[in-house]
Amino acid sequence: MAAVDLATHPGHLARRLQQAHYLLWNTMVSEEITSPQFAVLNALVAEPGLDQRTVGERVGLDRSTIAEVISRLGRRGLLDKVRDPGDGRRFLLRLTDEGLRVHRKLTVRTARMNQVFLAPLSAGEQAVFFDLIQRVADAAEGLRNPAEPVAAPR
Amino acid sequence: MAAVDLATHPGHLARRLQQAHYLLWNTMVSEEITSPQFAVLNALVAEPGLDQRTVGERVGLDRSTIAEVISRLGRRGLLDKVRDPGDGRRFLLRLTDEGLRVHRKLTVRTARMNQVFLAPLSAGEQAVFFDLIQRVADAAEGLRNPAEPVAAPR
DNA sequence: CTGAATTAGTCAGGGCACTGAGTATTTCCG
DNA sequence: CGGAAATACTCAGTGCCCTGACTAATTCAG
Repeated sequence: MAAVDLATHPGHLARRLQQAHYLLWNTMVSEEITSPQFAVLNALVAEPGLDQRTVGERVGLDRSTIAEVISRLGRRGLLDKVRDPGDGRRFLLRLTDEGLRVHRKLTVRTARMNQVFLAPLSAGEQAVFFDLIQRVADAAEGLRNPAEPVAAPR
Repeated sequence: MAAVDLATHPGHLARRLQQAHYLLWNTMVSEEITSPQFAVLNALVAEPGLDQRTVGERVGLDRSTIAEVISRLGRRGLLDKVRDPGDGRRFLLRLTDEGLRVHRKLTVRTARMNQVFLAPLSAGEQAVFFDLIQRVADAAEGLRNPAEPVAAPR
Protein backbone atom coordinates (compact mmCIF):
# COMPACT_ATOMS: atom_id res chain seq x y z
CA MET A 1 0.00 0.00 0.00
CA ALA A 2 1.55 3.21 -1.22
CA ALA A 3 0.06 5.50 1.39
CA VAL A 4 1.95 8.67 2.20
CA ASP A 5 2.65 10.43 5.51
CA LEU A 6 0.58 13.60 5.50
CA ALA A 7 2.91 15.17 8.06
CA THR A 8 5.42 15.64 5.24
CA HIS A 9 2.88 17.48 3.09
CA PRO A 10 3.15 21.24 3.50
CA GLY A 11 -0.38 21.75 2.16
CA HIS A 12 -1.84 19.53 4.81
CA LEU A 13 0.15 21.27 7.53
CA ALA A 14 -0.93 24.67 6.22
CA ARG A 15 -4.55 23.63 6.41
CA ARG A 16 -4.18 22.28 9.94
CA LEU A 17 -2.41 25.45 11.01
CA GLN A 18 -5.17 27.61 9.62
CA GLN A 19 -7.89 25.51 11.23
CA ALA A 20 -6.13 25.66 14.57
CA HIS A 21 -5.92 29.42 14.23
CA TYR A 22 -9.57 29.68 13.26
CA LEU A 23 -10.65 27.84 16.41
CA LEU A 24 -8.45 29.90 18.70
CA TRP A 25 -9.66 33.12 17.07
CA ASN A 26 -13.23 32.10 17.67
CA THR A 27 -12.69 31.54 21.37
CA MET A 28 -10.16 34.28 22.12
CA VAL A 29 -10.97 37.14 19.76
CA SER A 30 -14.49 37.17 18.35
CA GLU A 31 -17.31 34.95 17.19
CA GLU A 32 -18.73 37.80 15.12
CA ILE A 33 -15.77 39.21 13.26
CA THR A 34 -13.49 36.78 11.47
CA SER A 35 -9.78 37.07 10.93
CA PRO A 36 -10.10 38.09 7.24
CA GLN A 37 -12.70 40.68 8.24
CA PHE A 38 -10.29 42.08 10.80
CA ALA A 39 -7.60 42.24 8.13
CA VAL A 40 -9.90 44.40 6.02
CA LEU A 41 -10.70 46.71 8.92
CA ASN A 42 -6.98 47.00 9.58
CA ALA A 43 -6.20 47.86 5.97
CA LEU A 44 -8.79 50.65 6.11
CA VAL A 45 -7.38 52.02 9.34
CA ALA A 46 -3.99 52.25 7.67
CA GLU A 47 -5.34 53.71 4.43
CA PRO A 48 -8.86 55.14 4.64
CA GLY A 49 -10.66 55.61 1.35
CA LEU A 50 -9.14 52.65 -0.47
CA ASP A 51 -11.20 51.02 -3.20
CA GLN A 52 -12.38 47.43 -3.01
CA ARG A 53 -9.83 45.87 -5.32
CA THR A 54 -6.89 47.50 -3.55
CA VAL A 55 -8.11 46.37 -0.16
CA GLY A 56 -8.27 42.86 -1.57
CA GLU A 57 -4.70 43.21 -2.76
CA ARG A 58 -3.53 44.41 0.66
CA VAL A 59 -5.06 41.50 2.54
CA GLY A 60 -4.63 38.83 -0.14
CA LEU A 61 -8.18 38.20 -1.30
CA ASP A 62 -9.52 38.03 -4.85
CA ARG A 63 -12.23 40.38 -6.09
CA SER A 64 -15.10 37.96 -5.45
CA THR A 65 -14.11 37.13 -1.91
CA ILE A 66 -13.34 40.71 -0.96
CA ALA A 67 -16.77 41.73 -2.24
CA GLU A 68 -18.46 39.26 0.10
CA VAL A 69 -16.36 40.24 3.10
CA ILE A 70 -16.98 43.94 2.52
CA SER A 71 -20.67 43.36 2.06
CA ARG A 72 -20.81 41.67 5.47
CA LEU A 73 -18.87 44.45 7.13
CA GLY A 74 -21.21 46.96 5.50
CA ARG A 75 -24.28 45.11 6.76
CA ARG A 76 -22.81 45.23 10.26
CA GLY A 77 -22.35 48.98 9.89
CA LEU A 78 -18.57 48.85 10.23
CA LEU A 79 -17.76 50.60 6.95
CA ASP A 80 -19.27 52.88 4.33
CA LYS A 81 -19.14 52.33 0.60
CA VAL A 82 -19.27 55.41 -1.61
CA ARG A 83 -19.04 55.53 -5.39
CA ASP A 84 -15.85 57.37 -6.41
CA PRO A 85 -16.95 60.68 -7.96
CA GLY A 86 -13.82 60.70 -10.07
CA ASP A 87 -14.13 57.14 -11.40
CA GLY A 88 -17.59 55.61 -11.57
CA ARG A 89 -16.27 52.06 -11.47
CA ARG A 90 -14.78 52.28 -8.02
CA PHE A 91 -16.29 52.19 -4.57
CA LEU A 92 -14.34 54.01 -1.90
CA LEU A 93 -14.35 52.43 1.53
CA ARG A 94 -14.10 54.08 4.90
CA LEU A 95 -14.62 52.77 8.41
CA THR A 96 -17.50 54.08 10.48
CA ASP A 97 -16.94 55.12 14.10
CA GLU A 98 -18.24 51.72 15.09
CA GLY A 99 -15.77 50.12 12.69
CA LEU A 100 -12.90 52.00 14.30
CA ARG A 101 -14.13 51.04 17.74
CA VAL A 102 -14.31 47.34 16.82
CA HIS A 103 -10.88 47.48 15.24
CA ARG A 104 -9.38 48.93 18.40
CA LYS A 105 -11.01 46.32 20.59
CA LEU A 106 -9.97 43.40 18.39
CA THR A 107 -6.41 44.66 18.03
CA VAL A 108 -5.90 44.11 21.75
CA ARG A 109 -7.48 40.69 21.75
CA THR A 110 -5.60 39.62 18.62
CA ALA A 111 -2.28 40.45 20.23
CA ARG A 112 -3.20 38.26 23.19
CA MET A 113 -4.27 35.46 20.91
CA ASN A 114 -1.07 35.58 18.90
CA GLN A 115 0.93 35.17 22.08
CA VAL A 116 -1.00 32.07 23.03
CA PHE A 117 -0.84 30.70 19.51
CA LEU A 118 2.93 31.11 19.29
CA ALA A 119 3.63 30.15 22.89
CA PRO A 120 5.08 26.74 21.92
CA LEU A 121 7.93 28.53 20.12
CA SER A 122 10.83 30.48 21.58
CA ALA A 123 11.29 34.07 20.43
CA GLY A 124 13.99 32.98 18.02
CA GLU A 125 11.84 30.20 16.63
CA GLN A 126 8.97 32.61 16.13
CA ALA A 127 11.14 34.80 13.94
CA VAL A 128 12.17 31.76 11.89
CA PHE A 129 8.55 30.64 11.70
CA PHE A 130 7.50 33.97 10.19
CA ASP A 131 10.47 34.07 7.84
CA LEU A 132 10.06 30.56 6.44
CA ILE A 133 6.32 30.79 5.90
CA GLN A 134 6.62 34.16 4.28
CA ARG A 135 9.34 32.99 1.92
CA VAL A 136 7.35 29.96 0.82
CA ALA A 137 4.14 31.94 0.37
CA ASP A 138 5.88 34.75 -1.50
CA ALA A 139 7.59 32.33 -3.85
CA ALA A 140 4.37 30.47 -4.62
CA GLU A 141 2.53 33.72 -5.24
CA GLY A 142 5.35 34.77 -7.54
CA LEU A 143 4.81 31.64 -9.62
CA ARG A 144 1.28 32.79 -10.24
CA ASN A 145 2.09 36.43 -11.09
CA PRO A 146 4.90 36.05 -13.61
CA ALA A 147 4.59 39.55 -15.09
CA GLU A 148 6.51 41.04 -12.18
CA PRO A 149 9.41 43.35 -13.07
CA VAL A 150 11.78 40.53 -12.18
CA ALA A 151 13.84 39.42 -15.12
CA ALA A 152 13.89 42.20 -17.65
CA PRO A 153 17.15 41.43 -19.44
CA ARG A 154 18.21 44.82 -20.72
CA MET B 1 -3.74 55.31 13.14
CA ALA B 2 -3.31 52.15 15.17
CA ALA B 3 -3.01 49.81 12.20
CA VAL B 4 -1.06 46.62 12.64
CA ASP B 5 1.42 44.85 10.35
CA LEU B 6 -0.30 41.71 9.13
CA ALA B 7 3.06 40.10 8.43
CA THR B 8 3.41 39.59 12.17
CA HIS B 9 0.06 37.80 12.40
CA PRO B 10 0.45 34.03 12.20
CA GLY B 11 -3.19 33.61 11.20
CA HIS B 12 -2.76 35.85 8.22
CA LEU B 13 0.40 34.05 7.18
CA ALA B 14 -1.29 30.68 7.58
CA ARG B 15 -4.07 31.79 5.30
CA ARG B 16 -1.68 33.10 2.67
CA LEU B 17 0.32 29.89 2.84
CA GLN B 18 -2.77 27.81 2.31
CA GLN B 19 -3.97 29.95 -0.57
CA ALA B 20 -0.57 29.72 -2.24
CA HIS B 21 -0.69 25.97 -1.86
CA TYR B 22 -4.21 25.80 -3.23
CA LEU B 23 -3.18 27.62 -6.41
CA LEU B 24 -0.10 25.49 -6.96
CA TRP B 25 -2.11 22.31 -6.38
CA ASN B 26 -4.61 23.41 -8.98
CA THR B 27 -1.97 23.92 -11.64
CA MET B 28 0.46 21.12 -10.77
CA VAL B 29 -1.65 18.29 -9.35
CA SER B 30 -5.33 18.33 -10.30
CA GLU B 31 -8.24 20.62 -11.00
CA GLU B 32 -10.66 17.81 -10.20
CA ILE B 33 -9.40 16.34 -6.97
CA THR B 34 -8.57 18.75 -4.16
CA SER B 35 -5.91 18.40 -1.51
CA PRO B 36 -8.38 17.41 1.24
CA GLN B 37 -9.93 14.86 -1.11
CA PHE B 38 -6.49 13.40 -1.75
CA ALA B 39 -5.91 13.22 1.99
CA VAL B 40 -9.07 11.12 2.33
CA LEU B 41 -8.02 8.79 -0.49
CA ASN B 42 -4.63 8.44 1.18
CA ALA B 43 -6.16 7.59 4.54
CA LEU B 44 -8.21 4.84 2.90
CA VAL B 45 -5.19 3.43 1.10
CA ALA B 46 -3.45 3.15 4.45
CA GLU B 47 -6.49 1.73 6.26
CA PRO B 48 -9.23 0.37 4.00
CA GLY B 49 -12.63 -0.06 5.59
CA LEU B 50 -12.45 2.90 7.96
CA ASP B 51 -15.69 4.59 8.95
CA GLN B 52 -16.46 8.20 8.12
CA ARG B 53 -15.73 9.71 11.51
CA THR B 54 -12.34 8.02 11.80
CA VAL B 55 -11.31 9.16 8.34
CA GLY B 56 -12.21 12.68 9.41
CA GLU B 57 -10.04 12.26 12.48
CA ARG B 58 -7.10 11.01 10.39
CA VAL B 59 -7.16 13.96 8.01
CA GLY B 60 -8.36 16.63 10.44
CA LEU B 61 -11.90 17.33 9.29
CA ASP B 62 -15.06 17.58 11.37
CA ARG B 63 -18.07 15.35 10.82
CA SER B 64 -19.95 17.74 8.56
CA THR B 65 -17.04 18.53 6.28
CA ILE B 66 -15.88 14.94 5.96
CA ALA B 67 -19.43 13.97 4.95
CA GLU B 68 -19.37 16.44 2.07
CA VAL B 69 -15.93 15.41 0.89
CA ILE B 70 -16.82 11.72 0.99
CA SER B 71 -20.06 12.38 -0.83
CA ARG B 72 -18.14 14.04 -3.66
CA LEU B 73 -15.63 11.21 -3.86
CA GLY B 74 -18.54 8.76 -3.94
CA ARG B 75 -20.23 10.65 -6.75
CA ARG B 76 -16.99 10.49 -8.73
CA GLY B 77 -16.89 6.75 -8.17
CA LEU B 78 -13.63 6.79 -6.22
CA LEU B 79 -14.95 5.07 -3.11
CA ASP B 80 -17.77 2.82 -1.90
CA LYS B 81 -19.86 3.41 1.19
CA VAL B 82 -21.36 0.36 2.87
CA ARG B 83 -23.37 0.25 6.05
CA ASP B 84 -21.48 -1.66 8.73
CA PRO B 85 -23.37 -4.93 9.27
CA GLY B 86 -22.09 -5.03 12.85
CA ASP B 87 -23.06 -1.43 13.74
CA GLY B 88 -25.91 0.17 11.85
CA ARG B 89 -24.72 3.69 12.60
CA ARG B 90 -21.46 3.42 10.70
CA PHE B 91 -20.63 3.54 7.02
CA LEU B 92 -17.52 1.64 6.04
CA LEU B 93 -15.46 3.21 3.26
CA ARG B 94 -13.27 1.52 0.69
CA LEU B 95 -11.60 2.82 -2.44
CA THR B 96 -12.71 1.54 -5.82
CA ASP B 97 -10.15 0.46 -8.40
CA GLU B 98 -10.56 3.88 -9.95
CA GLY B 99 -9.94 5.45 -6.56
CA LEU B 100 -6.72 3.50 -6.16
CA ARG B 101 -5.65 4.47 -9.65
CA VAL B 102 -6.28 8.17 -8.99
CA HIS B 103 -4.43 7.99 -5.70
CA ARG B 104 -1.39 6.47 -7.37
CA LYS B 105 -1.37 9.11 -10.07
CA LEU B 106 -1.76 12.03 -7.69
CA THR B 107 0.87 10.70 -5.30
CA VAL B 108 3.49 11.21 -8.00
CA ARG B 109 2.28 14.67 -8.90
CA THR B 110 1.97 15.71 -5.28
CA ALA B 111 5.58 14.82 -4.62
CA ARG B 112 6.64 17.00 -7.54
CA MET B 113 4.46 19.85 -6.32
CA ASN B 114 5.87 19.68 -2.82
CA GLN B 115 9.37 20.02 -4.20
CA VAL B 116 8.43 23.16 -6.09
CA PHE B 117 6.50 24.55 -3.15
CA LEU B 118 9.41 24.06 -0.74
CA ALA B 119 12.12 24.97 -3.24
CA PRO B 120 12.78 28.37 -1.58
CA LEU B 121 13.98 26.56 1.55
CA SER B 122 17.13 24.53 2.06
CA ALA B 123 16.77 20.95 3.22
CA GLY B 124 17.53 22.00 6.79
CA GLU B 125 15.04 24.83 6.66
CA GLN B 126 12.38 22.48 5.34
CA ALA B 127 12.81 20.27 8.38
CA VAL B 128 12.49 23.29 10.66
CA PHE B 129 9.45 24.49 8.69
CA PHE B 130 7.67 21.18 9.28
CA ASP B 131 8.67 21.04 12.91
CA LEU B 132 7.58 24.58 13.82
CA ILE B 133 4.23 24.42 12.05
CA GLN B 134 3.46 21.04 13.51
CA ARG B 135 4.27 22.17 17.04
CA VAL B 136 2.08 25.26 16.76
CA ALA B 137 -0.81 23.35 15.21
CA ASP B 138 -0.56 20.50 17.74
CA ALA B 139 -0.52 22.91 20.65
CA ALA B 140 -3.53 24.84 19.39
CA GLU B 141 -5.46 21.64 18.77
CA GLY B 142 -4.56 20.54 22.27
CA LEU B 143 -6.14 23.70 23.68
CA ARG B 144 -9.42 22.69 22.09
CA ASN B 145 -9.35 19.00 23.03
CA PRO B 146 -8.90 19.20 26.78
CA ALA B 147 -6.80 16.48 28.37
CA GLU B 148 -7.28 13.46 26.18
CA PRO B 149 -6.77 10.23 28.08
CA VAL B 150 -3.21 9.29 27.21
CA ALA B 151 -3.92 6.35 24.91
CA ALA B 152 -4.21 3.33 27.17
CA PRO B 153 -3.14 0.55 24.79
CA ARG B 154 -5.18 -2.58 25.28
C1' DC C 1 -13.83 61.07 -31.98
C1' DT C 2 -15.13 56.39 -31.90
C1' DG C 3 -14.42 51.49 -31.40
C1' DA C 4 -11.36 48.24 -28.78
C1' DA C 5 -9.03 47.10 -24.74
C1' DT C 6 -8.76 47.59 -19.83
C1' DT C 7 -10.54 47.92 -15.25
C1' DA C 8 -13.92 47.61 -11.02
C1' DG C 9 -17.37 45.25 -9.48
C1' DT C 10 -21.25 41.57 -9.65
C1' DC C 11 -23.10 36.98 -10.05
C1' DA C 12 -23.34 31.87 -10.50
C1' DG C 13 -21.20 27.79 -9.27
C1' DG C 14 -18.13 24.48 -6.80
C1' DG C 15 -15.57 23.30 -2.73
C1' DC C 16 -13.78 23.69 2.22
C1' DA C 17 -14.78 24.50 7.22
C1' DC C 18 -17.35 25.27 11.39
C1' DT C 19 -21.62 25.25 14.70
C1' DG C 20 -25.95 23.69 16.29
C1' DA C 21 -30.01 20.92 15.84
C1' DG C 22 -32.06 16.59 14.58
C1' DT C 23 -32.41 11.23 13.46
C1' DA C 24 -31.22 6.57 13.99
C1' DT C 25 -28.68 3.05 16.26
C1' DT C 26 -26.15 1.10 19.91
C1' DT C 27 -24.59 0.81 24.63
C1' DC C 28 -24.81 1.33 29.35
C1' DC C 29 -27.09 1.03 33.75
C1' DG C 30 -30.59 0.42 37.18
C1' DC D 1 -35.82 -5.48 30.28
C1' DG D 2 -36.26 -0.55 29.35
C1' DG D 3 -35.03 4.21 29.44
C1' DA D 4 -30.94 7.43 29.38
C1' DA D 5 -26.63 8.42 27.38
C1' DA D 6 -23.45 8.03 23.81
C1' DT D 7 -22.31 7.57 19.01
C1' DA D 8 -22.50 8.04 13.70
C1' DC D 9 -24.37 10.53 10.53
C1' DT D 10 -27.44 14.21 8.27
C1' DC D 11 -29.14 18.84 7.49
C1' DA D 12 -29.48 23.97 7.72
C1' DG D 13 -27.00 28.02 8.16
C1' DT D 14 -22.79 31.11 7.88
C1' DG D 15 -18.46 32.34 6.05
C1' DC D 16 -14.15 31.88 3.29
C1' DC D 17 -12.01 31.00 -1.33
C1' DC D 18 -11.49 30.40 -6.14
C1' DT D 19 -12.80 30.46 -11.36
C1' DG D 20 -15.27 32.06 -15.25
C1' DA D 21 -18.76 34.80 -17.32
C1' DC D 22 -21.05 39.14 -17.25
C1' DT D 23 -22.00 44.54 -16.82
C1' DA D 24 -20.68 49.17 -16.51
C1' DA D 25 -17.27 52.73 -16.71
C1' DT D 26 -12.92 54.46 -18.28
C1' DT D 27 -8.89 54.71 -21.17
C1' DC D 28 -6.37 54.16 -25.22
C1' DA D 29 -5.36 53.81 -30.19
C1' DG D 30 -6.20 54.85 -34.77
